Amino acid sequence: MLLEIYQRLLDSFGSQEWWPMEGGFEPREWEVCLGAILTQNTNWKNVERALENLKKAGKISPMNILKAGKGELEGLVRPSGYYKQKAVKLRDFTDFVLGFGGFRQFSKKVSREALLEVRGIGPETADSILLYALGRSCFVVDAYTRRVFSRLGLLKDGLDYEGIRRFFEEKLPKDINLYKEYHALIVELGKRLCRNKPLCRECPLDKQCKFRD
DNA sequence: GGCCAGGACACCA
DNA sequence: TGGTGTCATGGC
Repeated sequence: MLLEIYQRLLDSFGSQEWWPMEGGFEPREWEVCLGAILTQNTNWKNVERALENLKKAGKISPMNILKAGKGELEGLVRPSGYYKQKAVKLRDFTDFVLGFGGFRQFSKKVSREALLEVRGIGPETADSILLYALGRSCFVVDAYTRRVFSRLGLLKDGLDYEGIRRFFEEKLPKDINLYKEYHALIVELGKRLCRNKPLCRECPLDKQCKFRD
């Protein structure tokens, strides 16, 4: 069932290609981590502006994020919203990464549990970093995932984040690229849906939705 | 002018 | 454990 839904979404929307690994700051994975934090409850367009600001100011590397003044960092990430909180989060996360001795070591050694200990990194952000930046097989659950799959009647009521994550990970083959694409497709579908309305007629999942109008 | 976006966290009962 | 307020910019 989950694979069938995946195929429908892929056929309708095409490959989303989130975080292509070409171009951008090197290592590319570092920028992915920053984006995962900056995108919290925020439109992606605004995140791109913040990342662009960091690049232009030469403040995107781990060392330079730590060197940047508080006000300066806040100003650079301002377009992504919650800029005071996010400036702190970027600093704390950078500090955490450098504690491993550098990004490469962090990338090899960090555990999901350790990542969740960092202030400002919740389950979704941790899994986004693990999946999209570090290539680990963690399925990312977000508000859209809950909304869409609850409406499809596939998620039991009251399932928490871990419960929903297990649901997907147990029913899908452990395939990094499948996880990456699936989450991106769910977000794309979610963006097209109205918050409190049934799935629309144009929705590729229309026939499966128990709330079909 | 209101609603929402690729959440996390503190606080309360 | 579950509900609610807070943080904030920019697009539509």
